[in-house]
Amino acid sequence: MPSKSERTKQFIIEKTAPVFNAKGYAGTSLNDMLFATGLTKGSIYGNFQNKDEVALAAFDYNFQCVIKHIKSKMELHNSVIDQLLVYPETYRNFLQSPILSNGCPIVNTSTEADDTHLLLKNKATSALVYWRRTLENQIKRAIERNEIKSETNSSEFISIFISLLQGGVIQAKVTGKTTALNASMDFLEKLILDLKT
Amino acid sequence: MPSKSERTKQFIIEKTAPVFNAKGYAGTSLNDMLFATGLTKGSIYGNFQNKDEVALAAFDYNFQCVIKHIKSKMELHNSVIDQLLVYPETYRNFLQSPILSNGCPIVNTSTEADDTHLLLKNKATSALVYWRRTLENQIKRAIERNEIKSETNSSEFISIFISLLQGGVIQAKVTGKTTALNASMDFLEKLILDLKT
DNA sequence: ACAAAAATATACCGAACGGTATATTTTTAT
DNA sequence: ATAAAAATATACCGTTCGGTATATTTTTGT
Repeated sequence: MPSKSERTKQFIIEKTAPVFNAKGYAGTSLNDMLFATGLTKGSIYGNFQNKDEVALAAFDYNFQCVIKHIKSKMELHNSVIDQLLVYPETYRNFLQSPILSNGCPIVNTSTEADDTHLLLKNKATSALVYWRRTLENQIKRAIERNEIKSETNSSEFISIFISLLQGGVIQAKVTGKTTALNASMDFLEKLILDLKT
Repeated sequence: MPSKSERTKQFIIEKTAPVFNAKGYAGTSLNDMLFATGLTKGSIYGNFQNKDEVALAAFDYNFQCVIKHIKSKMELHNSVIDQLLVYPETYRNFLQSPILSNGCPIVNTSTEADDTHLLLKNKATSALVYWRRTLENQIKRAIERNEIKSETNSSEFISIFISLLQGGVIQAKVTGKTTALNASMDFLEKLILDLKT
């Protein structure tokens, strides 16, 4: 069993992470964190050095949440095409999903932290790099397996792939409606199916 | 000649608008505003009721800046296709443009204000609606003129159009590189050219 | 040029901010 | 069970926050 401090540390991260994702770093106050956890300052500052450290841990947690959620759905499929289709399928209903409804942590964090909080910005950058690399590996593997056209420019495809996802999510968040998101996801599905050999 | 107060009011908006776009609403303090303008609290609060009012005016200003910038480039072209191509052409170099380099005001504002500042969120929403309507009108006009395929689903196209732009811009901001943005813009250009009759 | 009015600067306010020192409680190992 | 250690609560700190009352300066209309 993990130590008490490890457990409450995790507890603090889990409870504050959604708040950070929704309100942003500057928009989340220490009081917000106390309210979200039900703990006191002593407890939080006993486990973390400062607000920054919690925010950084919260970002990692939020990102991992999304990753795990997608991965668990992907494992139900064998072909890479079907695995890639998990993204548009998942994000279509992202407004309903408690994990995703506050938007992509990368988008949320990077837009705010771009000019204000270097450490957070760096986290968002490496998260995006990680995401790209994951997709790149999947596609390369599928090309080797002859599942996807060998002439596929994976880097270009990934850029468009991510643009459609992030652009669609933003439009859904701004309008509160899923029309533009669904149109983007329909289109993305076609692009994915076009990769087939 | 406009009155003194009208001039300083405009001056305050122009000077604080870039700061609000870069740092966000919660991230921009009154001191930031004083520093950006070189004025004092008395001067700002003599012309605006509160920080909110400046932020809302700053958003309008930022949005209008982008609109005007795009429109002025569009007026150099006659065909709608060429006019639509202004977007990818412009956003390709957005990191260099002082007007655009801090990102789309709609994206910046909506991601932050979504759960924190209703008035700002509404502004972002109507800005996006306005943008869609402008594009819709352009496409419909082009269809009537037989410049664009009549079977074009303009609503779908616009959703994808905006997704690629916003998604591309976000990736450029996060990574600091234009690779993904350029790939998205290349693709968008192809989509625009595909509209041709 | 001058008085009235408007705009701006100064000095201050209470509240909330992030953070800390210390007291108290709760774990933990013996 | 108990003492040492660790975790948590309490009370407090200086600073910055957004905002205001008032004094002073600058426009403005005559």
